[in-house]
This record gives sequence, C-alpha cells and structure tokens, in this order.
Amino acid sequence: MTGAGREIIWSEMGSKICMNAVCGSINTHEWKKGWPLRSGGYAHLCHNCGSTYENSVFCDTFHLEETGWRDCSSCGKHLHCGCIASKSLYEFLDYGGVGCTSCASSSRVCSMRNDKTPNGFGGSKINDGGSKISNGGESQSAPVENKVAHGGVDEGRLLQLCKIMEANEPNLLPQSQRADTNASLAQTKRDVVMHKIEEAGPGFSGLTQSSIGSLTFGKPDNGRTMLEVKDMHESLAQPSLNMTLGTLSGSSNFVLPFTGGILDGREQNKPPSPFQQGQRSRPILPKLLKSGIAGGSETNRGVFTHIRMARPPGEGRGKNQLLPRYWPRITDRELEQLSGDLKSTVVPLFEKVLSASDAGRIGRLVLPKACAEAYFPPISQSEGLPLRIQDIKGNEWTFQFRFWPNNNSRMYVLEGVTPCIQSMQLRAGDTVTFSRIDPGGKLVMGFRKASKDMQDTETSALPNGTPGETSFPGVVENFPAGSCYSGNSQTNKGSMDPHLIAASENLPLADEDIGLHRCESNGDSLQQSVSNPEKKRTRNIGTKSKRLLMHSEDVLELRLTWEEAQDLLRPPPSVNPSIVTIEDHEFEEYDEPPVFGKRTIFISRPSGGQEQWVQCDDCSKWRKLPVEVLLPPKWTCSDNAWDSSRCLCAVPEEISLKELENLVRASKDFKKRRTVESHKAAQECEPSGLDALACAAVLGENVGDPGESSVGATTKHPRHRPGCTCIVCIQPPSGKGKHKSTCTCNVCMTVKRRFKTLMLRKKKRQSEREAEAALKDDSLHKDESETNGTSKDELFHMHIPENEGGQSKTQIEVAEASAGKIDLNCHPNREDMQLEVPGLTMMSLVQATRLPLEDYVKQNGIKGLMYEQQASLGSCLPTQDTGEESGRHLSDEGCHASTSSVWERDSRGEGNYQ
DNA sequence: TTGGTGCATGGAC
DNA sequence: GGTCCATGCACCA
Repeated sequence: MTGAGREIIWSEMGSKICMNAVCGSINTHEWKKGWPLRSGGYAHLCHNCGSTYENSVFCDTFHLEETGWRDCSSCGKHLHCGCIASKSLYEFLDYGGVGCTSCASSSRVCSMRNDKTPNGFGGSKINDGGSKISNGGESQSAPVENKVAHGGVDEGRLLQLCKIMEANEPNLLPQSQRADTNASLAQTKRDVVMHKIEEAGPGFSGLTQSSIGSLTFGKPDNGRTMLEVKDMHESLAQPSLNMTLGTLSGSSNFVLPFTGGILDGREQNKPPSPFQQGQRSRPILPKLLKSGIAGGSETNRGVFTHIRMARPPGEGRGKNQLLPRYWPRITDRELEQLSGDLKSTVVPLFEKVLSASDAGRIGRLVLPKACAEAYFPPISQSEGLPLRIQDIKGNEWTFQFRFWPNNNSRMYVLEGVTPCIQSMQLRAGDTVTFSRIDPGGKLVMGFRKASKDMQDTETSALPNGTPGETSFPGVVENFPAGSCYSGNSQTNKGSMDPHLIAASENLPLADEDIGLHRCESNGDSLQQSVSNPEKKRTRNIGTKSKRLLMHSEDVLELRLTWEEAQDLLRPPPSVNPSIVTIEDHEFEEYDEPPVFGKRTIFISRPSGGQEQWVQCDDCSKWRKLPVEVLLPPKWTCSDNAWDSSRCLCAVPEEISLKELENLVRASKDFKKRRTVESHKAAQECEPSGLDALACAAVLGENVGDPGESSVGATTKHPRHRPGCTCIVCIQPPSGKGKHKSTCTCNVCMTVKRRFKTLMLRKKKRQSEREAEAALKDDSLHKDESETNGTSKDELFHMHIPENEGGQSKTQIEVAEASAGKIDLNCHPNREDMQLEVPGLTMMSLVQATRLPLEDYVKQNGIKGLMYEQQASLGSCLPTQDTGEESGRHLSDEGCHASTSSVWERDSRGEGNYQ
C-alpha cells in the first residue's frame, strides 16, 4: 500500500525488536520499508507501530539527518523528521523548537507542514496490528485523535508492558533487580516501562490510557511473530487495534519531565543531539512542568501524577550508563509541586538503597561508580575531597568523597555518613536520594524509608485506600529542604520550610490516607530508631547480594511473630481429632493440616482491661470482640455475633481510628517490651555456647542435646560462621552420640586440656587465698561469713529457680555451676575473670565446690555420664588428687566468664589454655 | 580493647 | 572474563 506518495513495502531486515515502548513488537525478518533517506536507501519501519528501525525512542540527530524531513512553516525548507514526534518532543518544546536551518525561525513541530511526514507518526492510524499503515501525514496538523478513554495506566497494563519490556530488553532490568523482591522488581519494571512511555512522549499520547490495552504476542497469518495491541478496557473492547498515535497539536501537547536518558549502549556512539548540546545545566524540571503538565492533557496527568517512577537523570558525565536501579524515583505530583514553587530547581541525580554496610557503623556509603563519576566532582587522589551535602532537614554535612583502587577500577565511597544516616533514622533497605539544587549546584540528600514503601504497597491494597488512587507506592520521599521536594513525611515536617509543609499538607497524597498499618509501622520504626539508635547487633538474612539488616529486636519480634502465628493455627474445620498419648502427653492428631485463623489485635486499656479487635474483611472497620474468641480465616461484620449493634458494615466503628491507633501503638510497645524481656529471660536461662559444650562433652548427651544448646549459644558468639574452628563450632552435630572417655577428638582434647588448666589454676588461687586469709583475720572472718553465713544468696546474683525443693543453697550453687555455667574459655592468666560477676567471690566458689560432685550428680540424676567422664578426665590428669579435685571444683570462676571478648579470643585461636 | 582505615575478596551480573 | 560492589578483615592508632 502507499502512503504520502511513498510505497510501503516489506523489507528484509532480520529479526529485530521494535524499541518502541508501547509496541515492542518482534519484527521477524521483515520490516516495512519506509521513506527514502537522503543518504540513500529507505527507512525501515516496524510492521506494527510504524516506528523506524531504531525507533522513535532512540531517535536523535542521526535520524533527523537520515530519515524523513519536514518543511519549515516559515520558509518551507525541509527541517526534520517525524522522529521528534516521540522522544524529542519535549526537548523541542523545552527549547522552543528547533531553528530552521534555512530561516532560523523557531519551528515547533505543530506548525510544520507535513508533506514528508514519515509513516507511523503524526497521527498515523494503524489497524490490525500494524499490517496496514495509513497516510500518516494527512493528520499531521489535526488535533490528537485519541479514541480511547482517559484514565490512568493501570497496574495490569503496565505489568503487561513490563513483560514485554523484559522480553524485549532483558538488559534493562539488571539481574540484581530481578532477584530482588517481587515488589521491587515490579516497581523497577514499571519504572522502566513508564520511562519508556514517557520517553516516547506524545507519540504515545493516545496510548497512555487504556489504549495501551493488552499487548500480546501472536502469530498472524504471515507467520511473523508480532504484537497485537488490543484495548483491555471492557467498555472499549474492540477486536482490533484501536490506536491512534498522537499528533502534535500546539499547546495541547503534554510534556513530560526529564530528557530521556539513553539506556542502550548503541546510543553512545552517535553524534550528540543538537537539542542536548550546550544544554547540560539547564533547569529541567520546572520549565518542563510549566510547559507540560500544567497545560497538558488530563489524560496524562492522570497517568503519571501519582506514580513513583524511576527516571534516568537528565545530565551528568556518563549518565547513559546509569543502571535503572539508580534512577531517581519521583512522582509527578512532586514534580507538579515543583512547578508551583520555582524558587529553586531540584535536579534528581540518583538514589541508592542502603546496604547493611552503608547503614552500619562503619560510616561509609558505597557510591555506585557510575553515579559518583557522573555527578560528584572528579577526584584523582584516593583521599578525595570533602563534599558538602545538605540533608532534608537543612543540616549541612561534610562527607569525604573518596575512592580506593579496586581491581583496576575504583570504589567510591562517602565517608562519615553515620551521623547523617542516624539523623535521618535510616536503616539498611532505606533509600537515599541525591539531588542537586540549581542554581548553586548544592548537593542535597533525601531519603525514602523502605518500610514506608512496603506500607504504601500494602496500603494500596487496603479497602479503605483512597478510591482512584494509583496502586503504585505512594509518595513518601523526603526531599531536601529548601526545594520543592518537601516530601510528606510527618516525621520531617518539623524542620521543613513552612510553606513547603503547607504545600505538602495540601496534597491529597496516598500516604496521607494511611491506614492503621502504616501508622503503626511508621511509629514503630521511629520508635525503634529512637530507642535503639546504635550499637545494635545485626544479622543478615537472605543471600549476600540481598542482605537485609535485621536488628536484634526485629529478630526477636520475628520469633515472637512466629509464636503468634502458631497461635493463629486453627484445627481444620469439621474434623475431629484423634487423641494420641505419648509419654503422658496428649496430642491431637488431625488428618488435615491446620488453617490460619484471622489475625486480631489485642490492646490493653489504660484501665487494665484487654480487648480484642478484628478488622472486617469487607469494610475494613475494626470491631471489638471478646478476648477469648478465636476467629476463622475470614471474618466480616456480619459474623459479629457478640455485638448485634455492629454486625453490619454500615455501622460506624466503635472508636475512632486515631484512638485505635493509639491503643495499637501502646499495645505494640507492650509487645516490644515483652519481647525484650523474654529475650533477656532467654539469655539468662540459655547456657552459653561453651557451657553447652561443657555439658555435652563432660556430661554427655543425656544432659541435653548439645546441638540444641549450641543453637542458642551460637547467637552469642560474634564470629561463628561456616568454617569457624572454635570449640563451639567444631563440636559434632546434634545426635551424633556422646563422646567416649577415650575420645581424642578435638573437642574432647580441648575440654580435657582446658579442664586441667582450670583445675590447676583453681588450686593455685585457692592456696593463695588461704594464705591471704591466714594473714588477715578480718578478711578471713568476712570470707567465712560469706561462705557459711546467710549472705551467700547475696553473693550469688544468679538466677536461681525459686522452687528448688530441698536442695541446699550450696547444692543450688553447684547445680548452677555444673549444669551449664562452666566457661572453659576462661583465661588462666587473667586475674579479672573471677570478678566479672558482682558478688561472686573465690571463697564462695571454693565452698561450693567442696560438695562432692558425686553427690550433686546423684541429686541431679546424671551420675552415669559423669562417672564416665570423670574416668576420662582422671586418665589425663596428673594425680588422683587433682582428678578428684577437678571433679569437685567444676564451679570455678569460669562459670560466668563467657564474655564476648573471651569468645573472640577463642575463635581466633589466640587463647592460651595449655 | 576498640574503632578506624585501607584494601582484599568473592558473589552477582 | 571483566566489572561492580557489599562485605570481610588485617593492621594500626
């Protein structure tokens, strides 16, 4: 067929994917032959959308020179091609169009004559998957024909685009991103797609709505793999493509912010676009927004306003190489806000998700190399230079921007970020954003809480979310003070410019409509940060590349949550269990697995009463229930048999959401306190790792499963890891059987060796003490009173179970000492070891150890093993006396010497226990 | 003993 | 196989 005097024929081009963001067709072998090029040959067009081979997204000067031309509306000379209809549109508008090469008049696209308009642009109407292309030029000056209803790009459509994008441009989504959480990946995909759409500009003005529709791969009759574009909108469902490519029509053109970053390496070798030359420092956002969104179509406002999408930064050295994961994610609403306050121009540069290292105490934030080289001052010396960066609160920080050589490359870091990170209460997983304020070039640092992101996603799924709001994460970014990126975080409003606060408060943002989850979690996060600003033990979960920092309390909370989750287990419905008795314990056996009941929250009233609240699955209202009620997985107001006045969703909630939030927060605090307390209690009860080992090695497995003991203990060892050769780590796995008396394994030999040293040391110290006591009567009396008198309890500040039956105090002490308080890591040469427990004196220990071990063993029912171990020990000790002594003096000062420092030394093998 | 520094290492891409 | 980068870790003050 023909179009605008040009014959459209098929041309063998090889299998190429149309890079058109919306199209993405795989043009197998055949491309449409387009208009003749000045350099000879023909342009090649996607058989689906009509884009040029290199497509509209990536077209630039190269195409302007090589492909079709248009006539200047003033002088009639040829100007430029239709490629500008897509990517470069906003650049044209931004710069007032392109000067005609002949008459120098500014030639906006809309005013150009269209006699050479290439197909696929300027209102080309493509039907049936692009198998036919009509005359694109004829509608050039016509207003945008948009046959599709307005509205936002919905999630489903975007996801489809994501899939296409992923299939077509696998390199766009880095593996690290793919391996990330689904939410993150989805967001990244959306970012890329949205950027693509955005890049495509008005060329897709008719596509940004439901016209994006379903994009499915198919095989038409000609056998070509191609993409069909169908409207997903039910009310607009049509059997064939209904897509009208946007026509540039004067002021109605919408403009999207940011010049498109180039994703593809092939762009890099092309001559620079005339629209970019000399324009690096232009203030991008406000100008674009002014000319764009403010006067743009509602369609596209609706599309982009709420969406947090990553956009490649508009400038910087080597910007083209920036991975999408570093693209700053900004919502158009924030940009819109920018357009209303042009006192300063914020140029988002890049962002980075904080790793555990970044957020850790080391105070170094690893910068993506490309970002550092693109946006930070060039440095030649490893020492780098100090960099002043302002945070969102207006505080100015000075970081050392430096690098160190790394594999013939460089690793860039910002040093000294800890105070800033703490100031912003950031943790691993949160995101820091780097922007620049123009004029002045001041670097500013914003942040985005990871938890908030998740909450946003979560909130979007809440029934009481704002209707019509995008399902994308809401706006939670905290932008630099003094700029328009004021953000919406309540947390930071206090330090923000008042007018910015007002502005942000006026924004009906998604996260203003936060549900209970968010308030709860946010407050929680804040509370955690405040109460535990530092010195937290961290634990990594997941793979190395996806390390997530978990604070110890979080881990505890996770455990607690799991315990709570078990509470939620409900027997399978309508199934009677069979009762099985095992060792006097009755178990209910079910054929079917249990189901999870509905989660409820328990809150404690200040008056002391407890309440159970549950959220209706239909209306999301919270209803109060009796505390003892267990709910099925699904629960709605109609199931509220306990309060007939509130058994309808229409009935308002009993208390305000705010009040409920407060109660929940209080309940959360209580839960946290309980968590910490239970953790402390667990710490007190759990034997240390070496204690467990001592029990295992000395007493044998009957005392308890050493493997089990070591599990709890391992968490106390700072350097346990695979390959660790410390005494705890080298012990045999649980269930491998006890060590025989003749065992010469590493563990047993170490235990024996240390035990011997321990006893020798004890004997020596005992004699010293006794000599001292003989010299000093006063101290002797005191010691005697401690030993024999009633102050023993005070000396032993240990956790002693209150109900110890008829055991004497001494027995209890020995029990404590023997049953798991032996720390064989104690250093024989360290005088301070015995003093680590307040009130614990040598004499008290000595007194305690005078009880024959056999008696203790008998009383505790572990005699057999002890005898066996004793025999083993006796064989390696020099004298029977010593051996006997060793049996009696198990409770040495090492009982409580398991400090982390000792562990450390042990794990490094630096301890001298010989 | 602790914390900072400079570099090395290894996994992921 | 090269590059990036998160983290480890030896060394030092």
